Amino acid sequence: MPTTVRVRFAPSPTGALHIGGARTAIYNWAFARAVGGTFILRIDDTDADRSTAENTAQILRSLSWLGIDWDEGPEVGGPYAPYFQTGRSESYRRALETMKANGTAYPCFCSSEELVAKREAARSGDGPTGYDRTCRGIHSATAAARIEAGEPHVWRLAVPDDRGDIFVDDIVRDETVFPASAMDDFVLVRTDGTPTYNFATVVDDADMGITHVIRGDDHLSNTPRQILVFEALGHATPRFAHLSMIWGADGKKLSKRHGATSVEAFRDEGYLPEAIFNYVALLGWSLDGETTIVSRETLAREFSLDRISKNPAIFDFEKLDWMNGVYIREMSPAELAKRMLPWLIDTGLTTAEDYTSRPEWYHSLAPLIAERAKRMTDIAPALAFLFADEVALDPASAEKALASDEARQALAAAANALGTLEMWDHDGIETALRELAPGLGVKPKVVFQAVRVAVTGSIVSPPLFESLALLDQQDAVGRMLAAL
RNA sequence: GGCGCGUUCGUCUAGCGGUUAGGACACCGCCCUCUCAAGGCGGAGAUCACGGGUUCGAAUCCCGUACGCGCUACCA
Repeated sequence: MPTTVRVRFAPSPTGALHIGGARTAIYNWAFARAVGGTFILRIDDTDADRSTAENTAQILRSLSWLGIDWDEGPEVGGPYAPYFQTGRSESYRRALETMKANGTAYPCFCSSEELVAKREAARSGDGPTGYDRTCRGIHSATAAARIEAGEPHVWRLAVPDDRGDIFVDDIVRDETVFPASAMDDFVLVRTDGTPTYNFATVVDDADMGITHVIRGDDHLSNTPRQILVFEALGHATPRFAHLSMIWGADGKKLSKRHGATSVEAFRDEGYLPEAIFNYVALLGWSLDGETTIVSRETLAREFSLDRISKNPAIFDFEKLDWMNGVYIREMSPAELAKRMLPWLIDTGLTTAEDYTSRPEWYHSLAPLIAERAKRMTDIAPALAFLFADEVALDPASAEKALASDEARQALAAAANALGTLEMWDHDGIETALRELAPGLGVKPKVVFQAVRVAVTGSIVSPPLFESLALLDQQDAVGRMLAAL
């Protein structure tokens, strides 16, 4: 590649980072990493009313949580600082001067009411509905006088009369053509002097030397307008890659009704950043059509824009759950123990001090839960019995495994055998319990299930012998006697 | 209304003129097994939105139609 790649993710801080934005960020990041380019984070906060510092902070937090780092942007700085549009007004002012000077921008004095009325009228007919260019005919001296007199005005782009159809070089959709007739003289600078999105984003992309614009599909129709601005500024047009949307199961916009939408909400629901990263990356991109587990490192190495799919995707929470489980199982016991700790603490099962005092015990918890947890939120409930002094028996479980006479005899025998057991470990416990069955005339399973319910409270639990071994012997036997 | 984009198993996708249309999740069955899982094996599931072309041959190329979505703002 002749010039080095520079891409940017430019969220507007009008809300949290949601899953679609996360994917856009991931693709920009991965593309930059894969081709040795530069990834820039820019905050597009031209909408002063809806942008907040808290949203900005949350977006940065979410990106970091996902493992996305940026080469230029907030907190890290860079040669084109500031990376907030509200701090770049001088740049927009200069760009407007350039356009005034070369005749590609002109003042418009039409009121909003007039414009709305015209638009309504135009839309009832057929044909384009763009601005009718009323003010384009005003002589420059007259316009200057009106501005001097303090008349409110906006600045509009003057679409060149001789500009033919506009071709958008889109890597995802191939070349798409927008008829010149559909281009209207849109607003560049508002009455209050602030730039509109279509102006500010182009000025910044030009200033920052952006070579590839990778963003949501909703901007595709804005692209020809932006190309006109690049041209008016005398700047080369970047290449584009427009990503299709991510929808909820009903084909509608992903909303809270479907479950989590913001990255932080997914985190709170027990999803791992590597799982979210992997799942979202594969919603619209594929390595080879076969591989489903793709690490950050792999994506940063293998990502390519030409394998982005064109069609919109429906977010499948079940597949995400599966993938999250894959990542949970992949962790080493020590790693899982460390990462499940906050969840154990939050649910009041333990404290950081207890973990520090006996890390090995916590490490040995990991294998018990790893292959039966889909989300981090599944862990605390499943392990709670290991932390309590006594457990409440689930009635349905007790009915199944403790109600019969043979079950009660089995439990009594088990309590007796385990109470005097000398080797309180997995093998010792298993042997002791298995040996009871023949004498009682029942299957080993009857013994196991009775003990399981008495000790864990439920007929469904982590593996019995490991669980017992992790409990204090007298505590375990006490629970069995209590259940009789 | 105008302009643009999209359409392969329920879902995510592979496919880029000749394949029994492949994989993954979910689903079903069997195996393993101290419960639940995890894992292994197997199964069912796609007339490639529809209709016309082009071609010896089309999911793949072209043109329509339908449906969905986006833009059409002094939102981004």
